[in-house]
Amino acid sequence: MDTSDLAGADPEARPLPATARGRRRRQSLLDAAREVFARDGFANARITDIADTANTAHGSFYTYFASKEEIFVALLRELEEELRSPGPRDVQQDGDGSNRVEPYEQILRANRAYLTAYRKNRAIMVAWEQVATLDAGVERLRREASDRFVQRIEKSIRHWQDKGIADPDVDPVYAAMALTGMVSNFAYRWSARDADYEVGKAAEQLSLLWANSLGIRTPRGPGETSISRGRSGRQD
Amino acid sequence: MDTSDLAGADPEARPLPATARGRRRRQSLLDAAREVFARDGFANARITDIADTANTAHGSFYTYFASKEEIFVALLRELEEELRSPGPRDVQQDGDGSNRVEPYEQILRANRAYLTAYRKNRAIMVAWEQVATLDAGVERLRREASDRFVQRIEKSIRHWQDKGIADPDVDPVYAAMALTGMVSNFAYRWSARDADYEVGKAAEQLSLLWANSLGIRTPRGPGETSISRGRSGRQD
Amino acid sequence: MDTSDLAGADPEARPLPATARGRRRRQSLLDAAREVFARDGFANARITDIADTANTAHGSFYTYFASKEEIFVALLRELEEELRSPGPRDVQQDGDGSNRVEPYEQILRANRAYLTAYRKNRAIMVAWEQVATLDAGVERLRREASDRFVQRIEKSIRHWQDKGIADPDVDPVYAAMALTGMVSNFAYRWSARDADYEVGKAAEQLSLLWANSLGIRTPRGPGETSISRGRSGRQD
Amino acid sequence: MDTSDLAGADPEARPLPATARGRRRRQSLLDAAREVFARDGFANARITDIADTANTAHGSFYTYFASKEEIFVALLRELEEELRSPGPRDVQQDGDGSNRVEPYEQILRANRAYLTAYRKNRAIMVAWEQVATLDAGVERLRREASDRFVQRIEKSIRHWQDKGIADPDVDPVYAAMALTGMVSNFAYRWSARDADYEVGKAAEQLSLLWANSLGIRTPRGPGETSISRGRSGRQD
DNA sequence: AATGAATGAGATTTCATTCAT
DNA sequence: CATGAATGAAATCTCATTCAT
Repeated sequence: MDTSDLAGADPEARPLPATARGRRRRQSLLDAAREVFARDGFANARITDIADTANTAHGSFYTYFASKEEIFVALLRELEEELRSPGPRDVQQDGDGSNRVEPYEQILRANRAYLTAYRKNRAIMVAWEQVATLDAGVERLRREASDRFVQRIEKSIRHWQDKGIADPDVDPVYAAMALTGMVSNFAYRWSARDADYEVGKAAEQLSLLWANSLGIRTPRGPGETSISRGRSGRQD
Repeated sequence: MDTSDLAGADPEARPLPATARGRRRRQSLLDAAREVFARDGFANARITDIADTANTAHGSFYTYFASKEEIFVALLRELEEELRSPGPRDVQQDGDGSNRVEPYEQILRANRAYLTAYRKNRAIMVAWEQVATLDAGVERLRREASDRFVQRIEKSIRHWQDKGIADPDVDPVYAAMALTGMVSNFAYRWSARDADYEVGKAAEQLSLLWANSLGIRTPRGPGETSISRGRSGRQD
Repeated sequence: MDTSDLAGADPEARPLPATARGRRRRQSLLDAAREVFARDGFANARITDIADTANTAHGSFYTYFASKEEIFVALLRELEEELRSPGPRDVQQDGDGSNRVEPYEQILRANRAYLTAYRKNRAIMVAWEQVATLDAGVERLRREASDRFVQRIEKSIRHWQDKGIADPDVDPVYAAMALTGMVSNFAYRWSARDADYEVGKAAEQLSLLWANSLGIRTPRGPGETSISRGRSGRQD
Repeated sequence: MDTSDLAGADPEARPLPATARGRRRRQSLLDAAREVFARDGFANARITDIADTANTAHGSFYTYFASKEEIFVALLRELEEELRSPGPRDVQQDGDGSNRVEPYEQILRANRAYLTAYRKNRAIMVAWEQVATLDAGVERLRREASDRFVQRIEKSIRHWQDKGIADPDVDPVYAAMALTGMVSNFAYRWSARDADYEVGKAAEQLSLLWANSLGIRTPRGPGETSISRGRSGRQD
């Protein structure tokens, strides 16, 4: 079986079941799949287990999904909302400065949201990475999700550069990919090891690195002692 | 088959073959494995193919390796030199300032070396990621390699902070993981897409981000206009 | 699985097993297949049964054959000698009349040989008809075998017409197909029903019809009373 | 599933649906079955496809037919009129010679009718051959149809022999089977290959062979040059 | 009746690993 | 040791038929 590109074929081509019972059954298979994939990973998940977990004859699986890949993609689509990389979508156009969200604040929120979402679905996210190495369709899905995110960040960086609050030496394309990768890889590695996962601290540190790397001002108390300023000779 | 921890068992336990012929055959299997893993990925590689590629009977494979995982690990060990995360190993303790390498320069060299090495072995590196999700031993190997690297970076950061040339607000542990992850993820994603891979530019940009994020001075022409300095109102 | 054209792909591409043991095993699988196909027909034959009959692990089947179709084709090739439609291959060029075989005699021999061979392998022959409706490759095999035979007959008919001993109104192409079909269909239908199969009588009658249809002289005792001559009023 | 004798069980046992709607639905299933069997052959036809083609729920199929075999048999019965082997049913008892149809003419008409009917339903006819090898009931149906035909021909041959216009050496039983087989096999093989199908010429040639084989006079112009006569040196 | 979902027996196929020669 | 055949545990997938709604 060549499963290298099933995921991309006709996304959403398969119509939902006609009856409520069918839709319920489909849903229970999806729920079961989420559980099994999270527990066993994609490669070790067996269709039989998914069907069993859904209390379904294993033939019924094929009423709704053609393959393990297909249900996995369906699962990812179901997760789309959560998975949709939560970029700084709340960037506000400043006109008056009153209501304006500081860039650092935007970054922090986005990173915190991302880490939180990743953490919540960590098992599936890890499986996603895994499947992306096996199935071209899933890889494409991942790349597309990633690209959308990267482009949003890229646009933000340009915006900040135009406003003179980000280092103009930074190439927005490279930076967007590097910084989003920094966060997602961090999330991945922290998930992989069962290390303590202190979202707040992680989000803060990642955001600090992110902001610093772009030369964006980070909040520090008055009389701040940041090297980045300190080293620049200044000092009040 | 439970392959979850074969790789780690008895690292290096198996002695090299006694005869020259045996060593040659073992080597040809390793070469074949490198080719097959690179072409097919780990999951799709078949021992049959490796043996065939090495012009060896299938049964002979087991004379030298106990499993697909074992030969993969052997392959990784073989690659150790190249794979050894090329961190700033040439960090020099400065005493006199004459011979001293600037931190940014160290970072740049390390990143360029890493990207180059990754690129050269990209297929195996991707397979490594893949296997790490399947086999605990390989995962451990990866984590250990990664940890060694991370610790080296962590130490460097502390060193720079102690010398007052890096932002003290940055947590070295988080930063080391985030920044190494940034680079390796960047390398991974650029490998995944067949995009042009301009190592020089990538290394520069990554190093710029890296240095900025730590508040380390980056080389710019005199009268430099960098926001990061500009914004600090300064200047020497 | 689309099995519609496996048989034709690379005839004889698969090399024979390297060892004597392997060749023995392959042969025992072929023998088992012959038995199973004969007993159950192609559609109902299971690979498991073939392997069991050959006292082999059922996975071993796949060491030698990729599918049920492939072993069937191998079986047909093995039967080629017997199956090779035994046309009037012993047609002798007459020079002196002494040694010459009468056309009717040639026809009779050929038909008797064909009926005998068909009867001996009747179960496989019936399976062949069956598979030919399912698999394009087998159908091609059958058509080719048939065509070779038809062409030989066609040539004979032309030869007889040229010598003035066969009805010139008969179209050799149509006649060759019709008459070979008459014999093979007769054989098939007699095999299908478990009717008594008196080869001698059948061969005689078929040959009589065959010869008559071409206007070829058939042997009858002196003072013969055959209508066919009688009606013609004659005779020398 | 043992399908070996479903077809023959209770022929016509199942009454037609009581309501007009039911009869319509049954008919649409039959039409769909004809299409699907013709396209996919019996073995590859799926009940699902038949139901889909008839725009019917799968479950409804079983309201009207118990199995694939049953609908196939029903289809054959529906075709009975066309399929009814179009023998020389218009054989006329000659008393006066006025209205009489020449034997050759009868044969020609029958063959032309048969070839035409076969051609029109060739796909189903081929499927019939296929199913006959799989299902005893269908095989019986086929044999019965065939037998009826053969017996009619046998009777004709005896009749002609009695009247002295057919070769008495020919055994009517063998000849009837051989000659009907000749025609049906010819039809089958011409259908299998997509060769040009010139019904007129084929019917003529088959009839010529048929008549010749029985020693029946074929129409030729006066001063005819046919070998069959020519060679007899004759004539009255 | 009609619908379409549910069922599960059954067949194929893969391939890592073992073993006889 | 080399060889390549043997093994069989798994896993997937099909689809005729049954059943709940």
